Amino acid sequence: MACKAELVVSDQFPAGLRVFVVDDDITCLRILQQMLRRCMYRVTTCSQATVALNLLRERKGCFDVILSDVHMPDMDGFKLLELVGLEMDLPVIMMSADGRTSAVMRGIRHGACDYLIKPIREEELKNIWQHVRKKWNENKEQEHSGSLHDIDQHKQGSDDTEYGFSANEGAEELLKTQKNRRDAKEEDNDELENDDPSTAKKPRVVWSVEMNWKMMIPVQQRSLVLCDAVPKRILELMNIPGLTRENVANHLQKFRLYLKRLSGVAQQEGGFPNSYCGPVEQNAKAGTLGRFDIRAFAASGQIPPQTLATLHADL
DNA sequence: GAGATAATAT
DNA sequence: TATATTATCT
Repeated sequence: MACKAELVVSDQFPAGLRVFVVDDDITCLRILQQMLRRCMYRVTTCSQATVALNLLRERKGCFDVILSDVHMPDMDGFKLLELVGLEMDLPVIMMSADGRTSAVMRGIRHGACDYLIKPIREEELKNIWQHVRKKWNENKEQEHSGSLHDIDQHKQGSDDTEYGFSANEGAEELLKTQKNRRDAKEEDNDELENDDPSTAKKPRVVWSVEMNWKMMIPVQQRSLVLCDAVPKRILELMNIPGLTRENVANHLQKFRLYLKRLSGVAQQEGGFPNSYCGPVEQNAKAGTLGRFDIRAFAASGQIPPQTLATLHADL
């Protein structure tokens, strides 16, 4: 019953992205629908979480991304998020008027890939396609019964859909590929001392937004339970194939640098992110990471401008 | 400037 | 010795 996957990524923008929106507020739903349509997305709306869940179960593979409100009468948005995460491989973006960091982190902890604070601007919706991707797990030839993947390496219809997953690994390449589809005139010259095939080249790790989020989760929770937001542990919790402890450590370093910079600019703002905590921190009372945001950090990289520059509603 | 790798520190 | 943190290189 699952419908045929039809997502086709044109060379410019993923028009036609199938977005499933869940919100008990009809007005809100309408507005979102309009905005999403203006973004050229295909929109399906639903005002009841329970119904939404059924619909999703019934039509696996019919949507590319889910946009769900947090507060709903029949079912908590987090519950929906949880179930979706459990049963299907779809990116879920939470929406709420509650922009407190704790609320956002809660969403992320539950597995949301992004968190939009209402009112939501169209610009923010334009970028949700970036959350659409194949799961990180490099499914190595292992066909799991049950759910079938969809948005895959198929380029039906339209022209160039450069979805080449050659050797996978990064998987994050997807985004990159789309962006840098500039001429690939690489013949290259110069001495290319190929190493032996056995020692494959070093795939450069691209820290996607999701990965940043994932890294932040343990970092945040450090204040709650586990007291070891260290590279090794974080790596385990992130559970991303191929990622190494070094990768995490290095990224953590960058993150700290980023925070340092931030603190410098924002003259000891009331609350300051002491959450990433290096070694034993005396004031281990994190929890309130004032107003730093991972999005800005993550966004400072590959992903375009306003991608997730959404959380700035804290003021 | 991001990420890898080498150098130190614990 | 292993892992964390910092410095340097690509």
